[in-house]
Amino acid sequence: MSRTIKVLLAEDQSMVREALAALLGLEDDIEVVAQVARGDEVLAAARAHDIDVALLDIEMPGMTGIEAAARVHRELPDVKLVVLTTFGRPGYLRSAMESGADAFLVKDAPAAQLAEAVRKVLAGERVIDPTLAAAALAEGANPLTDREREVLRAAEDGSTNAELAATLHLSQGTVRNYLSTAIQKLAVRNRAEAVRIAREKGWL
Amino acid sequence: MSRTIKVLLAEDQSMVREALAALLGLEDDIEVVAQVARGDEVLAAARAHDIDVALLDIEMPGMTGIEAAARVHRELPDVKLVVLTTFGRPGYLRSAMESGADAFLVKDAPAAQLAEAVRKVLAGERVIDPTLAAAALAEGANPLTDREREVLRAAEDGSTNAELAATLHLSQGTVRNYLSTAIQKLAVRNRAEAVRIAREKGWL
DNA sequence: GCCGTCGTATGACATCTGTCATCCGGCAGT
DNA sequence: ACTGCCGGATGACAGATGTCATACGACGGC
Repeated sequence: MSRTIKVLLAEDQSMVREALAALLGLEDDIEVVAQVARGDEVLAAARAHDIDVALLDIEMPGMTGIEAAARVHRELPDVKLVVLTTFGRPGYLRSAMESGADAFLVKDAPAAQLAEAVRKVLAGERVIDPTLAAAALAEGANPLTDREREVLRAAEDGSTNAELAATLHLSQGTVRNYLSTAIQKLAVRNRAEAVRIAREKGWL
Repeated sequence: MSRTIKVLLAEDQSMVREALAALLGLEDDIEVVAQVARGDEVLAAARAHDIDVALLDIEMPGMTGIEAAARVHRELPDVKLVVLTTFGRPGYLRSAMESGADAFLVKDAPAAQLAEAVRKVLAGERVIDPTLAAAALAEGANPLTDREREVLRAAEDGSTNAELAATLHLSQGTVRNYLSTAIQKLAVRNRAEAVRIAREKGWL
């Protein structure tokens, strides 16, 4: 091993972020050289520190870790990307991979896998939970169209059709049509269930 | 300081749990003597290890950290309780305090506060974020009755009135009445919003 | 050029949801 | 004893939601 592996850590909850840094700090071949709390600070920090690996939480303010991964991948293609998330949603895995991630870890995996993953991606390997990979493949692609997704997302907070129509600049009937088709595609019985299922699968 | 402070750590996500353990391990006066991943394992572990402080995440399978805190407080009144959570919901703070917690921390507070809180509670102090305390007081108590809360909780996944009636052994009309009063108490316009608001305030 | 899909829209219809008035029994305060 | 509140229920009504048929223009593939 030539020199220490330089890692950027992106995670919005400071306590968790600093704890993960402490964990990685226990490994002598790994060094956390930068920490950020927002998705939209990732790229700048990555540029500023000449890092080897970026460790990105998905759920962050400003920009998701997946979006941040895509940008880093485009701008700094040599940086390896490890995506970390609370929720093992197959759709997340799919989009993380499409964004150029090299590893996908869920936070309820054993802590040892974190340092492991960092070393493996640097060696050119990809790290993916096999169970999750199977789930992602079994589930198939997102059946929702762009508009259906938008309407579902807007409907999440309990807005009425009239409000949805206003915010999305659509007619009320159109909103109902989209929700109706989404409900049918997801094989559920109302918008609330549709939102829940789509979220669970990582389709929103 | 006579001897090291013995801590029990309860948190369901292994990566976070072990990272927090690593963080606390850096302090020489603190020792993590037990770790559990489920709320319903807390009491037994606390009994088995003669601990000084229990550090409890709220969101856990089996039993919430708040419920676990209440049990430990009843059975082992000398154990100090630190409740840790992702969500700074005023209602959580309120119920944590009612369950006998000595400290209430949100995960996006600086990591240093964790060890700090452990030492402070052992010294007999209480540790509460002042902003959150103010919010909890300003918000007033939970206006929902037991049944209203139950129905709202059951309605979260998008079940229809008929399904709710079946699972709760109520008539459909009664379900609608409870939802209607809950909707009015929360000053919102439908069940979805009611669920969202009640969750946000920590009233479910 | 034709076909399928998407985005958008309308109208009609059936069903679900939310509101309200009203009722009952039980139980806690005063 | 009286008053309120809670849990539970019914019936009636208005409005919101979900379904379906149908339509049109744009665009992509074959």
